[in-house]
Amino acid sequence: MKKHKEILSRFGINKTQFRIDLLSIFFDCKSSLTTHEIFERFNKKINKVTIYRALKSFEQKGLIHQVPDKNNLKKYSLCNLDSCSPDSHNHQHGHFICYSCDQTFCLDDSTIKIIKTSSGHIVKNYNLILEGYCTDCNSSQTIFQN
Amino acid sequence: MKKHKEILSRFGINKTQFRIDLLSIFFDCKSSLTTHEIFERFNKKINKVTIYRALKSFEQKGLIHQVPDKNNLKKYSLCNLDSCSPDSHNHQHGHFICYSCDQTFCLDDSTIKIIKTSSGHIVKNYNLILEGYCTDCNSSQTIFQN
DNA sequence: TAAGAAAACGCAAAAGTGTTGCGTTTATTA
DNA sequence: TAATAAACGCAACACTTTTGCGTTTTCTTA
Repeated sequence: MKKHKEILSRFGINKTQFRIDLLSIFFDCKSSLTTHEIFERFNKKINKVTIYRALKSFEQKGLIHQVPDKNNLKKYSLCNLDSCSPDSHNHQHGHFICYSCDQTFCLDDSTIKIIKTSSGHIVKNYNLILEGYCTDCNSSQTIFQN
Repeated sequence: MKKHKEILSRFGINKTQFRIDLLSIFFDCKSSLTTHEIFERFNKKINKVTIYRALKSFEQKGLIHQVPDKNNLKKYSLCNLDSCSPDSHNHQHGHFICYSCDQTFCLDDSTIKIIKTSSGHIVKNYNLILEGYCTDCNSSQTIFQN
């Protein structure tokens, strides 16, 4: 896809077939992926080392970022490509992980508001993981208030 | 210490010397611990497998819980012993990871307020990871507002 | 408090995740 | 299109975590 090639160029990454496909997978999934999941999506036809190196490269160039995972695996999400670059990552969104179907959903900025931390720490970045039951697995609405 | 033995009993864990000492370490620790850090605190005199099994047991019984770590290692913190049990963990608080010293701090409920999710998902637990510079590494105050 | 049952332990081995070195292939550039 | 740089595959390695098994310790209860 032409769009993906342009993005790779813009972020200074060589346009190999694998990296075009990898970016495409991130666009399709719109959430986070483990190296294992990526390996599976390529039907194990690609070397794992290649995946690890591509992910490291994508991350350094500001295309994807790591997301903490429940099982402590390396997991990556597509960045907001307008606000991330090799110089700085800026992520202001959360993820929702379903207990039942294990899917990960992206939550856009407006769903979450973090009012303040009074801890005295200097916050440079944040990452929010919500866990529970997704809309499909439990079709009711909730307002979560702390 | 008598208090620690009582807690182990209450959570249905056998009171071996190692597990008493391990619980004691968690009480002493301000933030969270990796298996490696625990191994070090026992001067490498205890088998690593024993540590892994004790942590798994403590977690299942509701005594400790996993916290996210920058380097994707398993890291554990003491639970709020009044709200966690073998049946359910209730962690609605954030973690702060320091860029400088790599420590993970638990932020209690009052420091963070999540106003709402309008996503339609049912939120059972949440995990908020804040990244930046901790009080010790950069001794100034901050209010973080989104 | 002694005996049987259950849990915890140590050791060795293995599984899983991620990294490094190196020679080859592919893409970029000029 | 030739030289340079980046990406790739393979093999080996490092590290964290898990599993199997026989032994030791703790718990239960009679």
